[in-house]
Amino acid sequence: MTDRHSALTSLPANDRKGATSSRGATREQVDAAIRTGLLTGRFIPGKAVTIRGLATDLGVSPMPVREVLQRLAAENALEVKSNGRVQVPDMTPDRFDEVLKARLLLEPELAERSLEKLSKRDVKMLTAIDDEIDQCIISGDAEAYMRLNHAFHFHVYRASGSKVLLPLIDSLWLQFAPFMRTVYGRVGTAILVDQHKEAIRAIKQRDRDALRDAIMGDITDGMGLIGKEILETT
Amino acid sequence: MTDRHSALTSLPANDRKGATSSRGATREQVDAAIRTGLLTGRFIPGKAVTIRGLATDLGVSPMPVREVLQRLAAENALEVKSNGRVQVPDMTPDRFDEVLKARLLLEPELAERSLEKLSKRDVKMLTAIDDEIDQCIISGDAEAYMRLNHAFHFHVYRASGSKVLLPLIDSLWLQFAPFMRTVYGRVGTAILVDQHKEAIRAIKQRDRDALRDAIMGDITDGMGLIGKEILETT
DNA sequence: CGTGTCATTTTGTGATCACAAAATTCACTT
DNA sequence: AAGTGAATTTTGTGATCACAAAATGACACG
Repeated sequence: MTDRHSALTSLPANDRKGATSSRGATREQVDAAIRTGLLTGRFIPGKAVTIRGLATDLGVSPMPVREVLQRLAAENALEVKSNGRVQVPDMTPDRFDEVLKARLLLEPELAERSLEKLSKRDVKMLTAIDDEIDQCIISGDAEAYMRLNHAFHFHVYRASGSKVLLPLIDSLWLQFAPFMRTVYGRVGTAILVDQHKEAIRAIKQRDRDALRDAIMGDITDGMGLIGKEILETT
Repeated sequence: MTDRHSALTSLPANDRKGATSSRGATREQVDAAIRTGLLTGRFIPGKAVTIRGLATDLGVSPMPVREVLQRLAAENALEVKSNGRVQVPDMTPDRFDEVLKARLLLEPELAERSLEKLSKRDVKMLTAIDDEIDQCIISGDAEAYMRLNHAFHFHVYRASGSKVLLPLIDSLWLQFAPFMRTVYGRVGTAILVDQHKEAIRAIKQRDRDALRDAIMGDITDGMGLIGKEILETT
């Protein structure tokens, strides 16, 4: 068996001709692979992550993995323990509370900044994503749900062209995503509710306050209700 | 001549016995060295930073420097260009605006969270730091001013025990510090004003709103007034 | 004197190695 | 059979190497 411990599809294999072989291409691919792995919940909190393991999983040398792990550790998406071991951080009530607070402070602000930049084409795109999300909730596909929910929010946020707030929010998502995945694993996706439709309407009407409210509502719907009690009953 | 391009004191030389030789000790030292270098403005925005250069400056192999540079790039303290070259990002009006906004959102919040944890001993420490700051303003020592101003704010923030908001704020400081250094280089430190004394008073009186106001005032005093016009007149 | 071209040097990247610390396995004792 | 010790494997770290891309400098030509 060549498969190691867990889930990460091998890299595009660097197969035939070129692809985009520029400076640091391998590192970028490794970064993207691990990052989406974290955002879709394919890494379990508390579980150790080894450099050589990921390297062989992805079919590359340990070198780019080392650098990517450092990057993700700097974003608090991973935790380097004193022994040098790297793992997905465990969620604690305090951490959860802070992430929730930070999201509520930053995301509405960035959404508002995106508002003027969002075109009709973006609205169409967001509607399409939201439709897919609804299907995922019905079908119970947690991983696809997480991927699409991320796509929805960041399609809005990216429109702002932000170089400061966006990376901060990026860091936050990387921190809570693995935990949320375990939540969905327990309670299922049926209970999920969001305010994406309210957000889309607010964007259409160019209503800043309505957009802020929708984003804040969406965050509290997604995190505020569920997470707390899970953490407390563990 | 062994000295390379610029300012970074060689590492404690790994001199006599041990110090704290644990896992990743070298990397931590390199990280601390570059980080404080950025926070005190010893790196000039736009100036390229080379791995081998820093490595020889610090007397270590390129290896730990590579990892640290990736970490700092992940925090947006450094910028990796498409050629792979690493440099201190240039400040732009947009970036400046975003950093200011983010600081105003996050720092008062974390200060408030720190309030209950701050003891009389902390107040004494903060007062001592603020006294030193006043001297720096008079003597015009910009580098010491930046170091102490950072020490003041983060002594407050660290008391909160935050694991989420604190790293975000850390990232923000790393982003604007190198630029502010160039500002002080132009206009001097005489014009500097802060609201540290108001903050200390608020801490003493356990006044949450007053502390928020002091922190916000301090931020706008330090950044809001100066930075904008500098950027626009360039 | 400016400009484009070519050779040289520098730089980042990925890979591999050697080593020590840590974790794991396993045999042995009680 | 359970606990304990040593032996073995795994892992992170720092260093070095080879290579290609990029930057730098020299130099010839207009």
